[in-house]
Amino acid sequence: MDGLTYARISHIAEYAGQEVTIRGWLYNKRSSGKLAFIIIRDGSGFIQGVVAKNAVGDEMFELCNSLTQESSIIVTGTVQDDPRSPGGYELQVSKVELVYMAEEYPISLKEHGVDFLLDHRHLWLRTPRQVAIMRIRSEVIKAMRDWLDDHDFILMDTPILTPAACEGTTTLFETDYYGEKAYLSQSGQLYNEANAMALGRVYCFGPTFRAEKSKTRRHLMEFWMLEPEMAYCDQEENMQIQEQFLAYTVQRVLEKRAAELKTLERDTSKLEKIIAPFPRMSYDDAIEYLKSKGVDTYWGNDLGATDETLLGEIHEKPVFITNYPTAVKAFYMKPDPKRPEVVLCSDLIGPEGYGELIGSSQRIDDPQLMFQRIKEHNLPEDAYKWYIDLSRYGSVPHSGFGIGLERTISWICGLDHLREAIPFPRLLNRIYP
RNA sequence: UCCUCGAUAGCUCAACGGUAGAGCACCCGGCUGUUAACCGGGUGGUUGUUGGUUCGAAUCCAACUCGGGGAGCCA
Repeated sequence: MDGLTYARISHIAEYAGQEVTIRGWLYNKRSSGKLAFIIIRDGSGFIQGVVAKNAVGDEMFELCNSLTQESSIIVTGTVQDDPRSPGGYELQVSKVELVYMAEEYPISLKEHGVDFLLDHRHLWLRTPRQVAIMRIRSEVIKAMRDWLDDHDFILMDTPILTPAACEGTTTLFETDYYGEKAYLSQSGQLYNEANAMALGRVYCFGPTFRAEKSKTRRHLMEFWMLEPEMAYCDQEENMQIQEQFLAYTVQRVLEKRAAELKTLERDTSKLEKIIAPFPRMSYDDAIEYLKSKGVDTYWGNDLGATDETLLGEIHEKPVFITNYPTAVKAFYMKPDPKRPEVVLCSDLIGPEGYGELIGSSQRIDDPQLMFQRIKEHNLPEDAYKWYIDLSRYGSVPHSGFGIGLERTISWICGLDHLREAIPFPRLLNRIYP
């Protein structure tokens, strides 16, 4: 290719002193009469190109001055280390080739409002902050999957189109399935239990859908959830797996995405403390603690968002809140044999006000009780026949958990809203772009 | 569904009953080390919609539309 060496900006240090060609876009430019600074981005990073008029000639210098924000350009130059440059390197430009002159770009480099940015999410994604978040998102997913794959879990995805609700029909997106009603999955868990009985340790990872009218920084209508499920596993082992798994994920991001965390100005000292084991607190103690803090609550009341924030502030690590009242939890959770009014479950509450990151429980393994619970919850028996079968044919103690990807990313990145943690957030009454 | 805040130039905001303005973006000019560069000039508005109060409404009132934050519920 014309003897040119194409370089990715993320690997620019490997080309110090050499002439390379970068293919990207103009992020920003500054210029004086005879010297222009063009900041080039190529998706992998940002680098400043220095264009001297007497080095490139009048015509090319004029081109640089006329470039609009986000114009696509191919830039050739010599890589030089320079302490004045944020990335440590800059490019002494010898040639700039215009691929396409961009129209006036809507997103200037000044501040913008949320509504405007969300309407331009397709362009907002190009900015350094969003790029950093997306790179961390990718690393979080890879770290989570690596940990599970290294611990004998098998990826076994569950359907998105489902005939009935996992936990009730009030918050489901309904769609038409050849004349029958179908629903977008709100959890892969029940199918995951079938998978676990087949493969032992499994996980599913995919989008889930909740048609809740929730309009808060902690909610998306479409979010990604990773749900491991383990046969022959009780709730104690379940929690140990969660803390190992999550601590590994956080430490992996600290190790591999330090530059991105710096871009986000994340206080990484808080993340460095996220190592197993995590503190635990029973629901009973949580209620007493909340009362002592002046919260108007009582035993049997579910924990609300402000309750979770208070509980999450006690420790610097995520905290397990264990053994909630049976009445406030899902039908499939196994009651504590010594104390049936509570279930063998835990919610993992993140620190710094990030709320519930993980919901988990040991599942009912007794077919009689399962049948009874389904009737109590007025769930359609026909639709759940296959699920009841799981406890009829070789039932075993089994447990699992679901972790919200965007909430985890939000916490690791220190975001103040989930909408930045996913490329195209689906929010209440907002499905564009 | 409820509570609460908001809507003025392409963007971020000011003007709070009396001539709609600034910064940025954009256009023109200047500048050889800029870091959201800077300096000078210029273009740019039916103040979300409808109605009301008033001599006069961006400003006060009502309804509606759209959006932000939160509650409930959840990950």
